[in-house]
Amino acid sequence: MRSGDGVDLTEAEFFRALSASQLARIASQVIEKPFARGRVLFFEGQPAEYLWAIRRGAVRQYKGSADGHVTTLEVLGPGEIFGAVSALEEGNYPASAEGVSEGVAWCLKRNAFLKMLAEEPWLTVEVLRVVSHRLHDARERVRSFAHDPAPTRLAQALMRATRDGEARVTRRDLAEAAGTTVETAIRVLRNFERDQIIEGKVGRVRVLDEPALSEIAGSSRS
Amino acid sequence: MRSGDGVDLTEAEFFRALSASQLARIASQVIEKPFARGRVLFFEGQPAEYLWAIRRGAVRQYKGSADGHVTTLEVLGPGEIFGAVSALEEGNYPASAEGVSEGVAWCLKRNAFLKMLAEEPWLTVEVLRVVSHRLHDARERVRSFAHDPAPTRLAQALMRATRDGEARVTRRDLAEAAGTTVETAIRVLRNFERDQIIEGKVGRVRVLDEPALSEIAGSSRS
DNA sequence: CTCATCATATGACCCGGATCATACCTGAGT
DNA sequence: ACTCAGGTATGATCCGGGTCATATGATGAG
Repeated sequence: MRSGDGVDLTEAEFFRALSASQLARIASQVIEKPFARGRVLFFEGQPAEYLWAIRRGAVRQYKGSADGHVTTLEVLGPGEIFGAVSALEEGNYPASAEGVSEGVAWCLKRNAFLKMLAEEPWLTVEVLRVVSHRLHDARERVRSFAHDPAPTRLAQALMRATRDGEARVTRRDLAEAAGTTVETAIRVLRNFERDQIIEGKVGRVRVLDEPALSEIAGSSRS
Repeated sequence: MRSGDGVDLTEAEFFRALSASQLARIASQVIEKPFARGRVLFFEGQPAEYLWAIRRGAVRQYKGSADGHVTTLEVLGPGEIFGAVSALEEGNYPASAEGVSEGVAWCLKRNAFLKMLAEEPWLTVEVLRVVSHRLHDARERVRSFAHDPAPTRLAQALMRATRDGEARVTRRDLAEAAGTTVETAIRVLRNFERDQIIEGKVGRVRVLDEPALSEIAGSSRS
């Protein structure tokens, strides 16, 4: 909506570690791709062509299952990079990516990215930092998905999606992030609403009682 | 059992990327810690003191939940490193580690590890490679835990644990790796046994029909 | 050899949540 | 204004699998 919403390339993960001269050199090779809500940036299994970074808006990475279920792995916002690992290694995206809102992404050709890393190996530390953090998150989610009940996982997903007390997500978005169904997401959110914890609207959720939500997200409930 | 079971330091992740001179220099700082089955190497939340590598045997990383459930995140074998991310970053282990079998681990002090990385930044690529692979696995497990039924997850856990047609694991081990309960693991494995897919013993499982098991592990079952 | 401990095994029960069906609401496009 | 797709809502039903109880077989320590 408001246009000053995004970040500068110098603030983005990886790029912010570049010196001014390096950045100047690489900036010309970075192209911008606007995307709409729901627009797929790449599909799982496609050869990794770019390193991506988000200038404005949000992108989710997700995986589909054989039975038609979709699971959101992570939702990324301005300044966050993705596709780095695949660009670095095997050459195939391990998950699909699509716009959660409209926005703009930066793309850096795989080769340019690799060349930069070869020239300045310590830049790898920056990438490693990002990947490490994602690994930490993914593991925590494995633990949560292993035993936590749906309300707990939905509370977590809701909290992750909340900015300034409000989350711009549909019940389906939350269901796919929490590994459950739309119907369950709706029912659970209605209960939260009954308990004055949230206020539900179409396409968004307002958090009224953040501590209570946090309590539910923190597992171990009766 | 047989003593030639382990690997050499030059074959271990990270260390194998070192030059002969670097290895010689660091080898004196690497200490060996034998461990028994079930012996905890470190607990979640403790300050990360070492970079670990496995010389012989197997180690699992796991997380506990408030409700007492334990979830195995990954099982590592000879040559594989762990604790690297925590040694590199925050300074706290994000998960606990314990011996799955008896064995021997190498430990390199955090500072020595960081010093080596600072001297030879491209070594970070080696670490990044490892972490990337773990991230890929963790995400796939998030997807699986989100929707796959218990038999599918148990088949996956069983296949991961199998070496040469046999897995040296208890039903509890499999349950914790698959995010289910011991009772369910037992029942499901009994069904596999009824279907001539496996042969169950105490503390180990022999795989008779690997294709059938693979089929079940591949999600989408009726 | 004996005992304590853990692994395996099985039945009974129940509940969370998936599935299926249906309906209303809301916003965007023609 | 009308239509239509997607979001929200709710009930009915069913079942996978968690929980509890109990029993026996294997194993290692003393």
